[in-house]
Amino acid sequence: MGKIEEAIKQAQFKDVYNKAVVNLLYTHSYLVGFQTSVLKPQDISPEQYNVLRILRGQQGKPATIAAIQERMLNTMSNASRLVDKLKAKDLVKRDECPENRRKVDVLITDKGLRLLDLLEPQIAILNKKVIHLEEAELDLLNGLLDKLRG
Amino acid sequence: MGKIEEAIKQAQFKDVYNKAVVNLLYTHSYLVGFQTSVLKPQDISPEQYNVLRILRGQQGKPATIAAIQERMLNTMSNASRLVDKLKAKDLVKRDECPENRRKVDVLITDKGLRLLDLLEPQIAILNKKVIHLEEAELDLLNGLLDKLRG
DNA sequence: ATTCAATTGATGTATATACAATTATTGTAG
DNA sequence: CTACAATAATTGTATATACATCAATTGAAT
Repeated sequence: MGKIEEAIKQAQFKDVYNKAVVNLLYTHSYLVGFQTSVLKPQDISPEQYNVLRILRGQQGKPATIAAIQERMLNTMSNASRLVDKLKAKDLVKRDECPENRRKVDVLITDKGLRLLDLLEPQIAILNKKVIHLEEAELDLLNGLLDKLRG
Repeated sequence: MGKIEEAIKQAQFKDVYNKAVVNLLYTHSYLVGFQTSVLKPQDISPEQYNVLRILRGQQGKPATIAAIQERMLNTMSNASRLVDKLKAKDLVKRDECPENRRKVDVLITDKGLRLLDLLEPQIAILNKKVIHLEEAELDLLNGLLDKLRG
């Protein structure tokens, strides 16, 4: 695949900022495509997978919709409907919060935990296969991305 | 904002590959959010903006739907419907290709070119504001992303 | 020349995003 | 206590993605 200029057949960019943005968008699409190839056979989307991991990170404590939203990768999205979809598959359960009836308590189920146990090794293997960087380079990339956002 | 661990309130990652994927997805969302803030007042989406830039890159030569698709950042998407939306706004025109009636010739209009002239300086200013990296770091980032995809 | 395959684009469906608007509940000020 | 504001989640709408399928046109083989 190589350089971004070849990948999207664009001769040049206005400036290096623009090039970096395009490169990031393109790489994002590259990675999401691979992730989806693992998740789709289990009928789960990347976003649903993300929500499941957030819920497991709660270690048994329930999370409200707002708490899930806050931790999601896509900032202003719609955790409510994602939780709906996951509940329909028995991967999470959702109960009215007793001390505040505006809130809902969302918990991952055993079935949800088992699905994560199945998926995560597959994702890990795939990541190593399609990310052609060594650990030191990944550390560097992570540092640059953190700094980019300021 | 700082480190990705704080941004999404996750203590640690399984491995550095996983962390890099999450960091990329999160940074993607960060950047697209800002781009949208410039594009939305002109009633145009990031994807439509991308198609307009591809068409301008043709320098007067028409592009088929397949050619647009090939250059798009989101690989297997739907250029056909995006062109529809742009045509409804008179930003592109679409004609049946005379020598092969399966194909369509898509061209950017003067109105489309003027919109790009309006938007691009705004995007450039915004990019410099929200991307907290210097040019050397951006070169490094671009190199890492290119290498990541192999 | 006719048939069958390949190409090109359009369309249908499910999912998700980005907002705005709405509903229900809780908190607070007068 | 009542009215109003703030909070939490749901719902509605427009847009886009990811596929799969379909229709039309063209190319190729017999």
